[in-house]
Amino acid sequence: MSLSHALLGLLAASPATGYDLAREFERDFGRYAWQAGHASIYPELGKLAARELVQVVDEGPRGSKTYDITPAGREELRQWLLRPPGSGVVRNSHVLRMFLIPVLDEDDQRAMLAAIEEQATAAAAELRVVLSTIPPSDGSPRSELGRLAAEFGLAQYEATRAWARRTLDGLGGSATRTPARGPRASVR
Amino acid sequence: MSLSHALLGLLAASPATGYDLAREFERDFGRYAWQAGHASIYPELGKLAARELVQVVDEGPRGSKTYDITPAGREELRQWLLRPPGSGVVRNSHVLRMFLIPVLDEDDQRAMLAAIEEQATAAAAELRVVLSTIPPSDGSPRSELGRLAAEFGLAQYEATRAWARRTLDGLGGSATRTPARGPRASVR
DNA sequence: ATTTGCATGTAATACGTTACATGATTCT
DNA sequence: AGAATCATGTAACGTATTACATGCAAAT
Repeated sequence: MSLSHALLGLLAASPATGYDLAREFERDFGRYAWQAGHASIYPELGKLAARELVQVVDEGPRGSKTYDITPAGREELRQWLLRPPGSGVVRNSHVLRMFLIPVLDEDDQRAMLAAIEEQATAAAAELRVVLSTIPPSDGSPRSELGRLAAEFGLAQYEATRAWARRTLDGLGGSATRTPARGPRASVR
Repeated sequence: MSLSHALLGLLAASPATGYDLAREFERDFGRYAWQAGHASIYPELGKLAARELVQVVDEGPRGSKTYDITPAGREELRQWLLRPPGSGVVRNSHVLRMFLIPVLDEDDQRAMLAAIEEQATAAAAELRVVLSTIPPSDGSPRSELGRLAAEFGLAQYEATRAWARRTLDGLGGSATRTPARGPRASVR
């Protein structure tokens, strides 16, 4: 279960409230790596605190609790990160959609690939803007986290964009050219 | 919930038993797109059959049931694929690990990035072999599914490899050079 | 004064994983 | 004969999502 490690990782970068963490999961972090809603975060923080991997270091205005990682938590996180990956959880509905493109007829395939290319291009452009606002290396692990995430995301979007383009080109130029395969119905 | 769509997609490519589908989820499909075990697949096939999106088209030797997608299922799948993505489930423990690299000290970062580069290189090489065994376009949607998956995976691994290399270079060449940041302990 | 954002929590339901359980067929 | 693989299923447990529920603080 990786939610606990995602939380430990974010807290290792800097202390935060459950609310702060929930917002991180809505940004780049949740967009590429791990999603979670506040309804799983709060109970999980409680469990991590019970295991003494995190602790409450401050209580603020609206009953807010700021958590920080403990040395034990940092060690647990380090072990998990350095442990050779092997099997991990992978569940990505966007990628799933891409993989299923061949079951559509050619017009639909073209439409989907064009949409993917467009989105990947837009997302990459957006990330370039994000990256330009982060100082190249200000040393804080929290900004490093964001920068690494953005750089990785950019690389993935670029790769996706190029793949969509290539696949689209492989289908032939227009909706009327290059049937290349019999009509869908005849395939099965 | 995307498991149902993953099943519809695989069945749209060709009819299969629950067992067959479970094996697909252990291969490339589960490696990049969506994981599922047989214990979720069998009940889900039952539900899809009840909604008449799939149907049993053959019963074989060991009480095996071969499922196929129905026209209604195909339409549901098409709608899901063409619907503009917006929000989707993303949960990838490998990517999570990459995002958390900055919380490690520099030696650990280097070790992790080197391991990622190595694995991405090995995985890309493996996929190139897989791709060379698939005929460029034999027309069957099932083999197209596999080819697209492999091509996408290859693009992602290449991007990951390059990103790991760049990030590693950005840290400085060796374990003894370019501290660039104060010791971990002083950061917080 | 009202709206927006901060901030936390629980309950019901749905979904997924692991373990348990069974048995037929094929290969060696 | 025995092992490996095919093939399906359920039960218990753990995890996640959605909806419900509350209230303070800051901004307009």
